[in-house]
Amino acid sequence: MVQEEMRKGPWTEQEDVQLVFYVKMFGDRRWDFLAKVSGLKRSGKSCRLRWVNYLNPALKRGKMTPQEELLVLQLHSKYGNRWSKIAGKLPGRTDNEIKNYWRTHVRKQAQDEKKNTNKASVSPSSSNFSNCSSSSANSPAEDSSTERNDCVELLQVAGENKIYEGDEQNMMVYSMDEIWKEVESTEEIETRNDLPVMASTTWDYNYCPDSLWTSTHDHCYFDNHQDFSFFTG
DNA sequence: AATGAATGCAACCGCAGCAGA
DNA sequence: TTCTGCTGCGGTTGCATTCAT
Repeated sequence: MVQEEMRKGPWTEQEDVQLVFYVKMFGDRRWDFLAKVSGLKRSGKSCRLRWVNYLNPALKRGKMTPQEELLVLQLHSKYGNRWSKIAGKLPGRTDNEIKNYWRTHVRKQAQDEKKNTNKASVSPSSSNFSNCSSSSANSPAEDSSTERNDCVELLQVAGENKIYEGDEQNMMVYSMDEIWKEVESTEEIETRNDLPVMASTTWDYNYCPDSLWTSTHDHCYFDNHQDFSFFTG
């Protein structure tokens, strides 16, 4: 049998239109089937990826908001590199997007940190902030039953880019800079010890109840508000 | 204005888990 | 129970754009 040559690389607008049409017709399952019936010279895998990461109308476009950034931080400390899990808590964001975001920003942060370290030989990481992470023995993948047992309150004031932690007497406030430094320092530890990223138990996730969020991987798409006319011009 | 570096993002690859035959 | 195909996930790569010099 002659295997039909599969297309690779960037998708054309025409391919997008075609894929959207067939997903609308058959749903976003059975990607191999979809790839075949659509006539696209793409693998089912490729079609799925294109849909999930780009064409899905439920997706949010544009920069991450500070709230989202904070949430990613918190969730990463909880789940580690479980991007799909994290994406599930961020409606309209894909695992790929979050993964890219994380890599970019952690890398940037690491570079900034390096610069700072070169300037000042004294490490700033002796803050009480790093205490809480280094004292944590939980891995990000630790089961959630223990995750919520910490007797700390974790609140986020919208738009303020700070985490408020602790009880009324011992309230601590962390800026995003501190958070990033913490992330960076934990990553260094990970690199050195070949251990998973230590979850800061105090970064528990509890200001956004799960019920408020719907997974981007849930089977829901094409609500009536979607308008694809721009595809067809 | 040119060009090299840095950054952001889309897409691919390989693997694991799951479901159905 | 085993096999096979499909789906989803995480890691990685490569290209396009933006920025700095």
